[in-house]
Amino acid sequence: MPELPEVETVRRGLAPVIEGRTFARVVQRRTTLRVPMPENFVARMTGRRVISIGRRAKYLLWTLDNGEVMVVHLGMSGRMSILSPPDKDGNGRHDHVVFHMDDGVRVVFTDPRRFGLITLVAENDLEDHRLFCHLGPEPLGNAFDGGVLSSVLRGRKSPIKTTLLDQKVVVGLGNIYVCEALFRAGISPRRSAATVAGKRADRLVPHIRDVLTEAIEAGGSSLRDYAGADGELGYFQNAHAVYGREGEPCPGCACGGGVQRIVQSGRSTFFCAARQR
DNA sequence: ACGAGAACCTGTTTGC
DNA sequence: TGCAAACAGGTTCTCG
Repeated sequence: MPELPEVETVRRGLAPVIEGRTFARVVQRRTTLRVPMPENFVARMTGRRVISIGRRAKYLLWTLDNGEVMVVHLGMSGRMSILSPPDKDGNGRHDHVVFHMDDGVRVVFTDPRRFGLITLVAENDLEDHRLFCHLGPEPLGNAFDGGVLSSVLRGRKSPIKTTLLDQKVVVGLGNIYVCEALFRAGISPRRSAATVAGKRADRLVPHIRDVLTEAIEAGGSSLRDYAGADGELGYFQNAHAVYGREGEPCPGCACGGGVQRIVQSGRSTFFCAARQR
């Protein structure tokens, strides 16, 4: 479910409410998500204060006052939501962890498919941790530009669509925003990655930045179960030019063929064959 | 070393 | 109506 804009939206919803608060009680209902939960998770969390909530790639990073970081990934169907008093109880079938803060605020981690994960990592070991050591640059950071992208794309024979989904190339993009960025850049998802290196990469980078930035401003894309931490739905799905729009006319293009859906590496790709070359 | 495909899960939609 | 297949925002492992 969540790509960078959705995770960032969750982070922005959580941070002002949670930063500075202490875990008064933690209720853990599952020992395993995508990977096993940390040993003694409840004991290690209880009494800790949250210094800050950050993000790297699609991971939420809760920095704690003991030098550890709670790492959260939402997988395909995960949510982290703040329950306000009259709200639901956090006892749903897929509510795996409930965090009770010292001011009465409750945060629930819900994930029907359990592709998400929660783990604890020492802050100093974060960069070298197996989850992080292979990650590419942040697409909205200074370390990402056409030259950097080109250097990774050169020598890659696979289609640009699947290459951009590889978090070693650049982080944060998922199926929606790859399709949207390639559409905006007029680049065919089937084109081999190596042929995008150079001028096409220079053209693509600003579109990646723009589509992610616009999506964050819109609170992300709410298709099925995604919502921000406050339960608000994003509305960027209304701005999707191609994703999920098979058969619809391609916006701003009189090609007549409309948006096509193909499958690449087992996942749907949406694009306009006339505009994207 | 690289890339395609499978696997991990549950829920919802689609098609016969 | 009913059941089976297809599909879903991600990551990681295996195999060729």
